[in-house]
Amino acid sequence: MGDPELSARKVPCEQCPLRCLAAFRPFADVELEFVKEFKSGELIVQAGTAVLLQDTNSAHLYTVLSGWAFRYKMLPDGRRQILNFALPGDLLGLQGSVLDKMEHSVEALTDLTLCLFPRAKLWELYTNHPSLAFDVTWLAAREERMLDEHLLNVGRRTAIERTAYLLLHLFKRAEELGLTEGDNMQFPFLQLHVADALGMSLVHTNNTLRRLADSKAMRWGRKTFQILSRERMAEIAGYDFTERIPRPFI
Amino acid sequence: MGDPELSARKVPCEQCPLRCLAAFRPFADVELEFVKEFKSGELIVQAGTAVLLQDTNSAHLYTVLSGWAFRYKMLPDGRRQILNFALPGDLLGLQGSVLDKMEHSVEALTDLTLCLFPRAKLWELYTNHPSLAFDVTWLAAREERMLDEHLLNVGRRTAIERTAYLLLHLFKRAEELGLTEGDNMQFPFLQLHVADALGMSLVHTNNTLRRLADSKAMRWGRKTFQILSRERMAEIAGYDFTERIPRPFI
DNA sequence: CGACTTGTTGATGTACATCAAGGTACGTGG
DNA sequence: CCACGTACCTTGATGTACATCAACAAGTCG
Repeated sequence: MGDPELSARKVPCEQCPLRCLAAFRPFADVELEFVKEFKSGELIVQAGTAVLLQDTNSAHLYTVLSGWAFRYKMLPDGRRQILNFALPGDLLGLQGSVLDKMEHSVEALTDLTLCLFPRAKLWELYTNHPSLAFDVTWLAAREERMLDEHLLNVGRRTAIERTAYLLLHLFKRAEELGLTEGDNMQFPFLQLHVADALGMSLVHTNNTLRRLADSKAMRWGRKTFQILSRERMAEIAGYDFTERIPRPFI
Repeated sequence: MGDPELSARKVPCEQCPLRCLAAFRPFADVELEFVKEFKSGELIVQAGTAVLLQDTNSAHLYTVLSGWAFRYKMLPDGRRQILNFALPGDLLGLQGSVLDKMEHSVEALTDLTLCLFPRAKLWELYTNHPSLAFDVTWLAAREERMLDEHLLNVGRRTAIERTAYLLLHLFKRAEELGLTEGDNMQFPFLQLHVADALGMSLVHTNNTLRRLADSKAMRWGRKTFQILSRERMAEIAGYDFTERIPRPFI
């Protein structure tokens, strides 16, 4: 697990591979100009490395350019709760930039590339580019909505419902970003990650995944994941097959 | 349970009883001016009444002027998860204003007074008052932080830990707003609310509260709550006795 | 090759939910 | 004043969904 590495290389924002995706809103020229100037570099981290640590405050705000990460909190005795997963386009470190301190940690799930934005210039974004400021709020509200859903999941759904819900949710997010191939995808998670996200033990997670596989709703292989029947998954999860919101910002 | 009632009366923002509390940041004159103009009225709702409903989109953004409310989500079969509690100074309906739809509901726990802000003018706030826009983001980040904590609570703590944590958390929030008297406070919750917030059954919540009372950490009476030993509560909860962040906005 | 990581399975224990009944306070109408 | 209903809390009996413990299997990886 190497240390985070600061990259001299910097993908110019005009060529950002994310902006052309349907999930992101188009940028005005002045916005693009500012963001390009706002972005101070890139951070490349290996899978398994900590990006941000509980109780520290970072000088930067990040967006995920490529790869997967997850936010989590730990109790002194080692119990861990994964709060959510970050995919390309997601904001990381907002709490640290807006509040004083971060009260959660972030770890790279795969090799990860982050765009770096100095928090000192965040204020300039708010004063000069209200549309971008609104996007930041939009992202925060969207993340809160996902947290709401996750909390309902952990608090009130049964093990198999939760598991189906989480897997379906992650698959759909990956799909929006073009990270899937039909019903298959590269799956960076270990069963331990699923367990810690759902507030379950590893063993019980294993049993539950097996039950899902037995019911022919999905398949879980080493680092790959396949949905066999979305309907079945959705039915088990109690998933609302609804909206798809367009996405702004990097 | 009456319908929400729109009030002709409108507390002028200069005399807002919240602004003088230590927990809120001071306003510049222009900010005060704008907020006063932004505020379009007040909504008075009785305890037990729904303020916002899942899957609807409201034309307004709200702040709590007085009283308690809670956000929650329900599953089709009636299981309910309380997401968090709103006290004076909290923002409600941001998701509905920024995203398209609300995916949670809000109910008044006590009689409640809300300040109303038309979402149509939110954009004006972002363009003309970046400091206030930043405050909105600040509030969103703070709420996310509380949700993180709540998720850790429900996912990874035991029943007694969760319960102690929630009660201590609520007590401290009330204390910051001057809603307590020493170690006592008026407590608007039923045990059912605690159960639904913690993802536990009513019966088990009752047992757990009894255990907390037996250990002389707190007392729970009809609509009142008393902390007998903060240390004991904090110890059981695994609570971090730390910071207190100053509060901006209304 | 062993050492380690990840997944799998079974045996056992326990923290929780569910079911059922009753208790206390407080209201309402007679 | 009492009889009655309702809302909320309390307690016990029983069941189950989960955690914990322990062992092993199957891939990596040095």
